[in-house]
Amino acid sequence: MTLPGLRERKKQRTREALIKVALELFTEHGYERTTVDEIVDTVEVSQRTFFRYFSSKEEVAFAVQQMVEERFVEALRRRPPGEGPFDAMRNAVLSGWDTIGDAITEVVPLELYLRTFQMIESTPALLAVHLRRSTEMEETLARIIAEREGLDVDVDPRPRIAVAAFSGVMRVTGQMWGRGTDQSLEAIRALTERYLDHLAPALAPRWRDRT
Amino acid sequence: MTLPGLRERKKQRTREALIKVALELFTEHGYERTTVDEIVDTVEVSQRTFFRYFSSKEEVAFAVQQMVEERFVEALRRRPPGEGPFDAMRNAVLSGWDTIGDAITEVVPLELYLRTFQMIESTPALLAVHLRRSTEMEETLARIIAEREGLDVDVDPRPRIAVAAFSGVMRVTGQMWGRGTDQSLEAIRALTERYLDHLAPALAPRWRDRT
DNA sequence: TTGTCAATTGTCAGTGACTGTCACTAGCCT
DNA sequence: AGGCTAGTGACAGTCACTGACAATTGACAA
Repeated sequence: MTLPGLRERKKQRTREALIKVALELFTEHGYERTTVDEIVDTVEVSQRTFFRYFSSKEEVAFAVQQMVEERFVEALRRRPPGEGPFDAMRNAVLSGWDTIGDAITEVVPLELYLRTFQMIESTPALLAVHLRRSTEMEETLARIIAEREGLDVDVDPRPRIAVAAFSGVMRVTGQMWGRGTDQSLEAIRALTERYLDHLAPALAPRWRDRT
Repeated sequence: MTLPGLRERKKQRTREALIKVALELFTEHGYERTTVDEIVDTVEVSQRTFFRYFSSKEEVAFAVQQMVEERFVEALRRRPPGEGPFDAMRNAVLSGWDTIGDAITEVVPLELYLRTFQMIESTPALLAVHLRRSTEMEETLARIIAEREGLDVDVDPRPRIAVAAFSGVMRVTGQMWGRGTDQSLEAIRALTERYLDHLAPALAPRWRDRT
């Protein structure tokens, strides 16, 4: 296992430069008003090269997000088998928020990532892609849960249902965080905890009995 | 209240022709492989006219879906106030499936609609838009629920959370229906009922105790 | 019935995302 | 050093979509 050659390092630098410049332009001028040409002119590569690294203009907007998601999946895989499905997902998310900051900073400033996330939530075209990506992750999560519980995901619908409900709440969390004023990592962590606690009571037949 | 003039009727016919031809071409050759030019050539209008009726190629794919959703929202509004939030949504959906068939048939054959739905689920670009549209509807639903319960949707997160969980399950239902073999209205109704029944138990701390 | 107005449509020219092709450059490896 | 090949750039083309303006055609009053 030698360190990667010059060629490989060059590729990595080009890729990171494209991501960084793209996110800066997107968050500064807006996604739709930024053209791919502007990005590649700044980085000084051809448009063709951009599309060799990213299959679409949308994809580059999710490059960092992608990393965060992979981390969450790993965290879920590592939860002790004793935990029930819902607790495992909940704890995976909550423990994830604690360490995610450092991992992001290695690629782009944390603040740029947070602004990117808000941009995604507020740009219809990106929001759509974000949601589709989420459902793809749900499939992964459902399979992990099914495996933990020793179930067949194609027979027992409960893993998918639990994951769908869980993800729905997580999505609302992200939405509310984006709309709020406190745009910090701590804020999103607190919201996550609070909203997940509300889920079970929200399904009760009547709400008026207790708050 | 006079009947609409010739001009209005012509517009309606053009619109319906565009929808019908588009859905037929989409389901037959695939969404991506169908160009807007093919659609407008068949209907014999200019491309510019197409984009005056539909803001994008995607939008025409959701024209019928749009109608179905409006119906569901109306059904929810009509649920008796005595029902709890979850029961109201559940019953609105289930009662909706019973009458939706006729409403669809007035625009396109039911079978074409069902095939369109599957095409949406299996075409990434359309699935993304579908999911975004769903979240827009969730906002509407949350407001209705909040109103029914006398809550402020901006203060109490429970309406959004309940709707998010409910919608998550509905989405999985649609997905599973699309993948299955029984592509009938009855099948989707049965799945809906079955999956919603699974939601509350799926959130229980442990699953092994009971099925 | 006819002429005028306004709504609707078509034509045309352009932009921007994305793709296939092919020549060229530059690490890599012997 | 020199051949091999991964990666890049240049170029031409497709397709979704938009603005501007001209042409057409219902609607409606004189």
